Amino acid sequence: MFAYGLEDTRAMRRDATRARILAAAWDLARRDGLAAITLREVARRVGMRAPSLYTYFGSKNAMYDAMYAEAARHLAETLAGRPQADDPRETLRGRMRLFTGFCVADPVRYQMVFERPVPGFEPAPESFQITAAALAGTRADMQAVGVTGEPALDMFRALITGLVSLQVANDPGGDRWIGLQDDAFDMFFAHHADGTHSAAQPAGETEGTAHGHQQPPASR
Amino acid sequence: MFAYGLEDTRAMRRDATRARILAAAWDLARRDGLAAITLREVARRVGMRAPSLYTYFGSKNAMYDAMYAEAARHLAETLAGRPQADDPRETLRGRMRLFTGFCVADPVRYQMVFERPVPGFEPAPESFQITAAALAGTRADMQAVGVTGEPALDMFRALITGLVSLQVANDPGGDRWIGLQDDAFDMFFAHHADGTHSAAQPAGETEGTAHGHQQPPASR
DNA sequence: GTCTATATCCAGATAGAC
DNA sequence: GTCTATCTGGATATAGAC
Repeated sequence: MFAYGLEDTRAMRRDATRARILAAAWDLARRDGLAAITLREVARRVGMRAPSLYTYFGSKNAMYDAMYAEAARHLAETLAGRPQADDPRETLRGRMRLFTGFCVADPVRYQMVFERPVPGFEPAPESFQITAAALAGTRADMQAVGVTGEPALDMFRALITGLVSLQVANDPGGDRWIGLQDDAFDMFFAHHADGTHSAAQPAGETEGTAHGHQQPPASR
Repeated sequence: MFAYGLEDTRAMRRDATRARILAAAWDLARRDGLAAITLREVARRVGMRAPSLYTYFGSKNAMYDAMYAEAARHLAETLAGRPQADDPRETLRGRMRLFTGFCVADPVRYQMVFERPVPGFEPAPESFQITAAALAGTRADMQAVGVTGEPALDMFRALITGLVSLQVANDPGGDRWIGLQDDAFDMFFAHHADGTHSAAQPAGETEGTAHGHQQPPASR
């Protein structure tokens, strides 16, 4: 790309090592949980000692941040692959499937993006933005279907969240809850069709209680 | 109760101190999270030093166990207060309200009962049984309404779980999601009325995938 | 029962040789 | 860039004086 080929190679090697370290960290997190990661063990898995990691990450939290950014990027890429169907409702259904697929494919990654699994660690705002932007599309898709109002969106989010969290917690690797997603989707739209229902509650009012929280949560 | 009044008094004092310690632990957990509790800080809050706690609890995990048992007992007492309405559907609605009320009233207590918030700690089976028994009633209530089949129950659980978890995570102290519970309830029964829907999926088959997990989860 | 003192362990992070 | 050695700090848990 640039004139300095050698430095390019060095940067690439450095990035490759960073990626190896992150991969080891994810492996360890999948085994012991995100909070249980130790730098010593991560280092051991890439054939280093702990202090060497500080060449690649300024602190343990910086490593968590890189992991978060990686997971958020995965989510964005996943949702970008959404199939644009003719029927807007099927488009939304496709988004739902991609989302639930992302969540159950790697519960630890899901946890990293949507929960606060590491006490004392909060993702940097930049990485956080990736998630928010990737998920803003859901609102647009729902409006395209004719379902408006924050309560309806909140209900939809609750339904999907419940299916995913019970799936991951109680039947990891199975499909006990995730297999209900299409049924849940139909149930939701039978109730919210044509905006007949969402008009019952004025959106503005409940929206007022929705903001101004103590901390930016991992919204979906 | 017994003839030994003095020993009774001693036992009562001991229980009172245990209760003081647990109360301090809950306070601390509400501030810093369950996993972040340290014996030093708990002891400090009851005017002791850390080693003195070992007089009352054999280990830190024993203290967690006592906290879990306390929370499970609270849940059982809460659900026992369920109002028995004439309409079985309203009975179930009452149970739902009591359950969600329990969850949002004290998110940390909710977390203790339904998640695994402390790495390395699992509640003793005896305490675990309290929770399971208290929640078995939901299935009975649903059958009384005429909704049968595990998928329908799973769907109901997902709906309630989603509302509660988004409420606790994104709007603690508010009612953004919990205020939708009656609407969710109606939506669910519009879709599952008269068993017309639950018959579509044979209950036995999906039930087969529901058991035999790697660890007893905190089912709801 | 409560204390001080301490054993034991393990974490994240830094200094400086090579 | 990687290492050894170490600092600093905190945790659970135990021993034994009072």
